[in-house]
Amino acid sequence: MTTPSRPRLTAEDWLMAGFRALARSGPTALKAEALARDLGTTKGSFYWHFTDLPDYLFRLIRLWEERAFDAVIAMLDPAAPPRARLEQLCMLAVGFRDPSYGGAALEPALRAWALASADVAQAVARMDARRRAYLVGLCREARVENPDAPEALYALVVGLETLGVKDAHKTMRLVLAGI
Amino acid sequence: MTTPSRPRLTAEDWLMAGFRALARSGPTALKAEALARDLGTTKGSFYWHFTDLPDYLFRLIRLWEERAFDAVIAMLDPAAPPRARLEQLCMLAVGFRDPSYGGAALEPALRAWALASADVAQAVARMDARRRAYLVGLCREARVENPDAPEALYALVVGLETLGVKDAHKTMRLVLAGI
DNA sequence: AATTCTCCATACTTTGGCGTATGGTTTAGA
DNA sequence: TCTAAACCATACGCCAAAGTATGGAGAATT
Repeated sequence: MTTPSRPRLTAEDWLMAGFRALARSGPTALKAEALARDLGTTKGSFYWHFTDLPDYLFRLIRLWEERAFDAVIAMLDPAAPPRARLEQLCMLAVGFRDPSYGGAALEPALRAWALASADVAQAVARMDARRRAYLVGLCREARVENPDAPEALYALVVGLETLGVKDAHKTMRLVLAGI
Repeated sequence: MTTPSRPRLTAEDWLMAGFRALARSGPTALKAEALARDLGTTKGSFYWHFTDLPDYLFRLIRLWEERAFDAVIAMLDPAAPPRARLEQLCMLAVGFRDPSYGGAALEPALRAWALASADVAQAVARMDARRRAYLVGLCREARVENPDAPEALYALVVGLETLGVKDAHKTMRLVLAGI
């Protein structure tokens, strides 16, 4: 399923499988044996790479926290004017989905997970704060005067991905035109 | 904790406790013994009112599906002009939270639960369809021309409640002004 | 007052998934 | 080739929570 000829796995393979499972079936799918079935192996490998399940989950959150922000920001054109960069960011946020991370359903699943785990809740809160701060700065640069605009844009993105809207670009454009 | 002198419980008491637990701790909190502790009783009562856990969960979803739509619509002023009714609905949607149902966190928890249960996913999808249909009709009546406006409003509401934004009215107003 | 029905408590069995122990197999290096 | 390390498979003990069986306490009916 993963690599036909070489079933040797690394810790990152397990973590990526975790993201996929999370996106597909929610946090209840983050179990050692279920993930092992997905990867075509057994628990033995899991407990080799990770001391226990909390360790695995912790590293899963940390990996998301390290990458989910920069991965999108890095795709922005730094030469573009602020307003263009703002619109570009919004479009990316509702469109960009690295399938290896589980696609569009990952973040809703993460927020779902946050309901049951304080650690995850804090990680999500940190990520929200980072993104909001960046959005506020970008809106200021782009001379978007209304102080509620960043919150509106962010909430819209979160809502669109929570609902799993297919062509969210059009919806995004409508709101962008209004602020 | 619930009723000091008369600890006799009804099925609805159990269901309401389920909504509260769902909103507070997510779908993983929907366990017979945990709910029993919340209500100051034991599993014996649970398995008297419900045949098993799937039965309980099914009735929980059904109760939500029966009430979550009408409860909001009933608060609208039927005499108000369409545009006013539209704005009223949006404000209600981000503000109205019946605490007996678990407050603002219930719907995010339900969507979280939908990731793990096909039944819940279908119920949420039906609810989304109903609401969207109503929104589309209301937008048409209110002469809101842009066909993406209903989707934008709905996604914004979902995003605001997913993020748990405190004073979402201001954000809502900003977007309403732009469409 | 006696009986029946409704509702709850307790003890038990069962199951799923975690974590451990231990041995086997592959790979890298000397 | 031999050895050691890295990696995985299997079998087991353990615990939390589901579901069951059975009895008991109150309320309602006669």
